[in-house]
Formats: sequence, structure tokens, C-alpha cells
Amino acid sequence: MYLPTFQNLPGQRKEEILDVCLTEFALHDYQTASVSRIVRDLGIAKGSFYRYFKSKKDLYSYLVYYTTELRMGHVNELFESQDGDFFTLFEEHIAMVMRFDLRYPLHSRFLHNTMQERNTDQPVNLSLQAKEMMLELLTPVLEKCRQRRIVRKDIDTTILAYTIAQVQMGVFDFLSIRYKLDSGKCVNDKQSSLQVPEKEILHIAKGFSKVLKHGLGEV
Amino acid sequence: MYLPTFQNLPGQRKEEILDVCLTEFALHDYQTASVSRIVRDLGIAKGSFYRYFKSKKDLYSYLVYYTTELRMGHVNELFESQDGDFFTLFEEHIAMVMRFDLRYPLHSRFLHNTMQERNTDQPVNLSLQAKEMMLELLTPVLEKCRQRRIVRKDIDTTILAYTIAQVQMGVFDFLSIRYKLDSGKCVNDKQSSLQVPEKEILHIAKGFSKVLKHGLGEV
Amino acid sequence: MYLPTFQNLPGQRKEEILDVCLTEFALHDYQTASVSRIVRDLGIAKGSFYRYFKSKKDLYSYLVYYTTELRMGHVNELFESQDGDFFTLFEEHIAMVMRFDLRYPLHSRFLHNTMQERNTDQPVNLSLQAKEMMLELLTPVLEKCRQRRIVRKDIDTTILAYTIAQVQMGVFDFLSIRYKLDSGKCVNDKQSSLQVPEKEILHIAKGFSKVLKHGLGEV
Amino acid sequence: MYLPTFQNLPGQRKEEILDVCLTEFALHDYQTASVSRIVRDLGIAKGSFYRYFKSKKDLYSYLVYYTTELRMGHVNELFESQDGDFFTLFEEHIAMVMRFDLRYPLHSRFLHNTMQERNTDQPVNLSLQAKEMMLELLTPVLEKCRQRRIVRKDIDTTILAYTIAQVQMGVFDFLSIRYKLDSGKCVNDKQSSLQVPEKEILHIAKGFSKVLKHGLGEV
DNA sequence: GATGAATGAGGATTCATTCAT
DNA sequence: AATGAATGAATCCTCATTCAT
Repeated sequence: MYLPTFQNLPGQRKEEILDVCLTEFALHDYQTASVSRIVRDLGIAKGSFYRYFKSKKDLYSYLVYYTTELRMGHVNELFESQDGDFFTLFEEHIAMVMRFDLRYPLHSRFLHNTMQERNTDQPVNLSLQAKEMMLELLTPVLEKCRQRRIVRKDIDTTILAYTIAQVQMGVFDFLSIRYKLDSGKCVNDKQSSLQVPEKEILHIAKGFSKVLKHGLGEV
Repeated sequence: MYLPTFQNLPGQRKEEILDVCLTEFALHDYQTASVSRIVRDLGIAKGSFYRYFKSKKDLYSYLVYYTTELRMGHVNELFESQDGDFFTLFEEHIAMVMRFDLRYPLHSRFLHNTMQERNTDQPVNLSLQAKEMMLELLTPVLEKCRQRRIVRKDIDTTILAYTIAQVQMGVFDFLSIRYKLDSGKCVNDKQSSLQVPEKEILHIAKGFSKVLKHGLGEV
Repeated sequence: MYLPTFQNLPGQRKEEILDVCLTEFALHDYQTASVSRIVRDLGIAKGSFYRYFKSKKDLYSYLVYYTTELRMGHVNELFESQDGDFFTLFEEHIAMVMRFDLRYPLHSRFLHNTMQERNTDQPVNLSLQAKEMMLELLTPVLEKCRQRRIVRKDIDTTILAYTIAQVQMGVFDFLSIRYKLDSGKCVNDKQSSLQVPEKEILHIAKGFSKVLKHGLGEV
Repeated sequence: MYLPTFQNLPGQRKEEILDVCLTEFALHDYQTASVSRIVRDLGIAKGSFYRYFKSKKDLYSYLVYYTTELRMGHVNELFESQDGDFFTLFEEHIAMVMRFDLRYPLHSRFLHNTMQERNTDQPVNLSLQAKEMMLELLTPVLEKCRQRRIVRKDIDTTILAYTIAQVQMGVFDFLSIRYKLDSGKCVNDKQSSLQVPEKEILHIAKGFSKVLKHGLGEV
């Protein structure tokens, strides 16, 4: 978490600082990311940085928290609404994910990096952890869906849940490939957002939703 | 590529060395992986390492080549056989992947890391690149499947192909979660392989295959 | 060029540092000169050095600039004054050179080394370059002298110019031999200056001037 | 000095080896010259090298001896013949020097480098030593010339002697500048000799001789 | 006589962090 | 509150030399 000194900074300055820090961690992995570069880019003294954040690790933790919060404000997690259809929900969810990725490419790329971080010292594979969490959330939802005969019963729930999770986590890369978006370049050039027509987003969301619901096989 | 000095080493010693090197790169990303640690673990002089490999980068390249070759010997890539059904093929493929991951957890984890390498200097996202390559391979296969009425026509091929790719690339993590395998710990403890009953493997493979073919939705 | 951190140092400390650095490069060629030895001699941390200068190369460039400036403040280059006699000018010039060499033996030796630097990577022979530059400066001067019947016309200007340059560049060694000065020892022992009576300097300067003007042959 | 193993090598092989070694020391200073590169270029084992020469230093010493001998076979040192004129002698001497430099650019460049070697460990400035030796040889010669009224008496002998030495040692560079010879390139490209018309050589030799005898000044 | 693998000290440089000002 | 100089261990890599085969 940040230190009081950071808290007392004017709001805009705080955002500038977070922006630079996110950029650094969006372009490099944890080890390679450099506090020296951050303070250079911010034009502040090394000491100042350590009055804002206790350490590189602390900064990183906060950035994870911060971006996760931001994302949660834009993307509702997948759960079964009382009346809505699960696959419609999935469709909406995945559309939200895409919109977030396009609107906040910096934060999105940072989170993406986060998911790929591996580290001996703290042997937590964040990516794995995230998937596990998602499975835990999805499993009961899918169970209910089964009872309501929305989801098939002849395949393990974990397999179903994992497929959903995996597809959902891949949307970012899908967009990158489909629209030749270079998120690294985009972050480097300080582009603040990417453009894909809403219509396309809806189309893709429906596509993935349909695949999940009915499979690839011809009926 | 390795230097002659390495080539001349007794076979067992070569394997020991590759093992230590793979471990280092399995536990750390390229930047963080340390030649110093490698030579310490091997109990050899710094200079000796550089008589085996020209540089850290060269070692890394070779390890990628080496593990890729190994994997290719165990896992046939996904393509449409003349008479076989695509989804049966997928089932077999994914079973092979799981068997490889379990038998060679070190190599598997290394390859996994490889896919996640991002580098500012050469802004090639290997993971993205791999996915793109897979899409290019899968697209024509799917097109044929469509003509033969095996695959539905009402969804974009790219979406279908991407879903397959994404699911396939996630098997490793699925096993990790389902069987509480900690590949980091496993690599650290020098466990040479992991055990999951063949029956389970076949079951999971069938599960993913079915999901892909028929979807999650109840019929 | 130096970094701000160096600039901010107290004047005396700056001189101490430059002194140690010059000594290192006066006793060894560029490749052999060692940053490790410099920081050891200065009693500072490795990292500190790199807060003063960006790199070994940058340090070297600055030292060249620094000593050249210093020398230029003490030694006027050879050119034809409107009314003065060329050989008188030469006499004065060479006396100034000797005085500089004796007063700043460290800087002088460093510059001397600089001239001898050869480098495979950038195959510029500095010594050769310096001579060429000197020839370019001297040639028009000598041409004018010829018109004014001060310099003979029956020998190629380049030969004349080269002789002047060569003699002038050898004064340092001449002093070393004549007065048994060991500039290496002198630098090592941190002697700050060498003593040769002004009378001697004038005598030698006149000697070289006369030789150049009238030659060795008896009239 | 070389070891017996080297002595026993067939003559041609010995020359090949010396050639490669000379090239290495012609292109790099002592410290930077690399035994590794030498054995690589020769295609022999490291161990073999150390059976030919005790050490890098020993090799270097031998190369100095070897090239000096070679040069002495082509260039007679300057001394007063009983009847010949000193300045005619100088003219012939300097012509010989130029011919040697052009015919043996590799050896010439090596010797040139040798003269520029500075080293803390063995505080012998070879260049200075060579000049001193030359002065010792020239001084008695000049004294005799004075008695025979060939050389003027109103200037110190050391100054005269030094001027001669200095001019003579500069011929190599003079040729390099005048004929745009790049001895580094020439060594790299394994050109075995350089071409300058004999007529030019004689002209230059006469030029320098005249300057030394009569000076630059108009009579 | 020849080989070439092993050595380990040394090279330049970067880093996160501390602390006196 | 902010500064920025100092630290020193860590990074990758090269070198001349030795010695068992």
C-alpha cells in the first residue's frame, strides 16, 4: 500500500505518478521494471519515491490492487442472475471485458503482465490463482444452471468452468490479433485508448457466447 | 547453439547441465535468470559455462530449440486427417499434451514461461505469436471441416479457431488446478515427473473435446 | 561529459577525482585503464563512480576535453603573426609547450597517451590525425612565409611542415631524456610539477628554433 | 624467447605463426592483444601455444627481438663513415627506412606500436629508450662531424641529435599521411606490401636531408 | 607432442535502497 | 517533506594460464 505522503498529493499528481508506474510495469516484468526509470520519467528524486511507496514490491502490490479495483468498476463478474440466461450474461460480460481493454489499454496490459508473473521468492502464480478464483465462483453458478437445465450434465463442471475462464481470459489477445493492435506500442506512444466499433464488439461477444453454448459442431 | 566443448561432454553430464539451466529458466524469466546461479548450482567456474554456451541468450535459444524438439517428439500437432474426425483428433492431441506435461513438468514449465516472455527491446510477444501461428494452421482445417459439415457455419472461423487454441493452451494450468500440482515446487524439488492415471487423462480429453464440439448448453 | 552529481561536488573533491582518473589513464591505455582501480584509489563505491560519469568512455572523453582546454590556456598554437618572425614564434611556442609539460606532467603525459591510442573498433589513429591537422594549419602559414622570403622554396612544403610538427611533438620526450625525468615515476609518486630553470627552457627553445631555421650544417 | 617446441616446427609453419602473432600485436596494444584470438586464427589448441611460448609476455619479447633483427638486416644504422658525408648518409638511411616500412608494413606497424607501449608494471618506455639509444649513437658521430666542420658548433649536440632522431622516427607517419596509406587496413587485409615509386622515396629522403642540413630558412 | 577443458579473478555496468542534509 | 549522493552486491562476460589426458 502507498504511504501517507502519497495520499496527501494532489489528485492529478497521484494519477500522473500511477500512470508512469503502470507504464513501467506494463512494458517490463517485475524484476526488469526499474525504479530508477520511474523516478527519471517522473522527474522526482529517488528519495521521494520511497516516501510515496515503501518499496518496489509495495508499489507493485498497490498497482495490482488499484487496477483490479478499476476493472471491477467496469466489468461485472460472471454470476447467475435470478432470471437472466447464463449465456446472455456471458455475452455481456465478455463485451465489458473488451470495452475495458480498449478503453484502458495501459491498465489492461499491466493486468495481463501481472497474470504472467512468475517468481520463485513468492511462489504464487497469479495467473493460476486468478483462474482458481474464477473456478470457485463459477462452479456453484454452473451447478444451479444444471438444475435449471441450462447447462449439460454429462461433462465435469470443472471442465466447463475452466473452458469459460480460459476463453474469457483470452479476449485481450484475440483483439490484439484480430485488429492488429500492438498494446506495447500503444503504451509506449501514450495512446490513451483503442478504437473498435461497438458493433464489432457485440458481434464477437455473441460469437464466443454461441461457441460456448452450442459448441463448434454442426447441428 | 551450444559450443563444441558442450557437445564433447559425456551424455549424462550434458543432461545434468541442461536440467539445471532449464530449472533456472523455468523458475525465472529471461532477465532474472542468472548465469551466476547456474554455475553455482552446477559447481563449475564461470568461465566453463562460457565454453559450453556463447552467451546467456545463446543458451536460452538452445533450450527453446531443445524442449520444442522434445515436445514435438511426443505431441503431434493438430491437423485434419483425411478420414478421422476433427474432434477425435483434438481429443487425442490434448491427451498427448497432458501426458507430455506430466512426464516432463520441467520442460513443460519452461516452454510455458517461454510463451510468456515479453521484451521491450524486441517487442515480440511470443505468446501472441504462437497463438497467431496456431490460428493460421487451424483456419484452413476448420474451413474444410465446414465443407464436410462437421463444423458449424454461423460463427466466424477466427472465433472458432481461437477458442480451440485457447482451450488447448490452458490444459497445463487445468491439470495444475485440478490435481493441486505445484509445478514450481515440483521443479524446485527436482521431481522428475507427475502422476495422473491414464484413465483420468482420457476422461478430461474427452470432456474438453465434447465441450468444444457440442458446447456447454443442454441439448 | 560529467553528470550533474559530479558538477555538484566541492571543487577540491572534483580535482582529486580528476587527478586519480587522469593518473589511471596516464599510466594505462584506454582498454587497460580500470574503473575498479579508480574507485579503489578514490575510496568510493563502484556505483558512485557511475553517478559522476555515465561510462568509462564518457569519462575518457571528458578528460580529453578537460586537459585540452587546460593546455590551450597555456600554449598558443603556432600561426604566423602579422609582423613577428615565424621562427621567433616557433621558439616561443616550443618554450610554452615545455613549460606546460613541466608544470602539468600528469596532464601532459595523459595527452601524450591520448595521441598514441589505437583502437581496432574505430580505426582512427589519433596521433596521425593530430599530425595531419597540424600540417593543414602549418601549410598556408609556410606558403606565406615563402612569399615573404622567410622560408626556402626548394623543398616541398609538406616536408617542411612535417619536420616542424615532428620536432614540436617531441619536446616532451626530449626533456624526459635530457633531464632524466621519469614521467611515469613522477605520476606514480604524485609529484605535482617538475623543475627546469627558465634559462634552460629558453636555451633549448632557441636551439630547436635555430636548427629548424638554419639546419645542422655549418655555414 | 620461444621454447624448443617452436624451434622444431617446420620453417614455413613458424612464419605463419609469427605472422598471426605480429598481426594481433599490430592491431592491438599489448594488454588488448589476445592469446585466445591468436590460437583461434591459427587453428591450434591453447595448450599448443603455451608449448611454443612460455607466456604472452615472452611471445611479445620475442616478436620485438625478431622484427628488430629483420629491420636491422634492411636498415643500416646512422653512423659516420670515414669518407662519406653525414647528410648523404642520413639521406640513404631514411630512404632505407621508408623502403622497409613499405615492404614490411606488418612488421613496421608492429614496431611502431611497440614504441608506443606504456606499462606500469615494467616501467620501461620503449619509445624513450629507443630515442636515448639513438642519441648515444649519434652524439659521438656528430662530435666528429663538428671537428671536420660538417656540423655547426653553436647548438647543443643533444638538440641536434634529437632533431635527427625525431625526424627519422616520423617517416612512417609521413608516408601514411602523404600517400594516404592505412596501415591498419593494410594489415587487416593481409596486404603484404605497399607501393611508392622509388623516385618519390629518393625525393623525400633528399628533402628531409636538406632540411636537416640547411634548415627551413631562406639563404 | 598435442589437446582443450577448467579455472577464477577480473572487466564494466546497473540496481534498489538508505540516510544525512 | 523533499532531496540526491552513496552504497555494494549483483549482473554478464573475457582472459591468460594450467594440467590431466
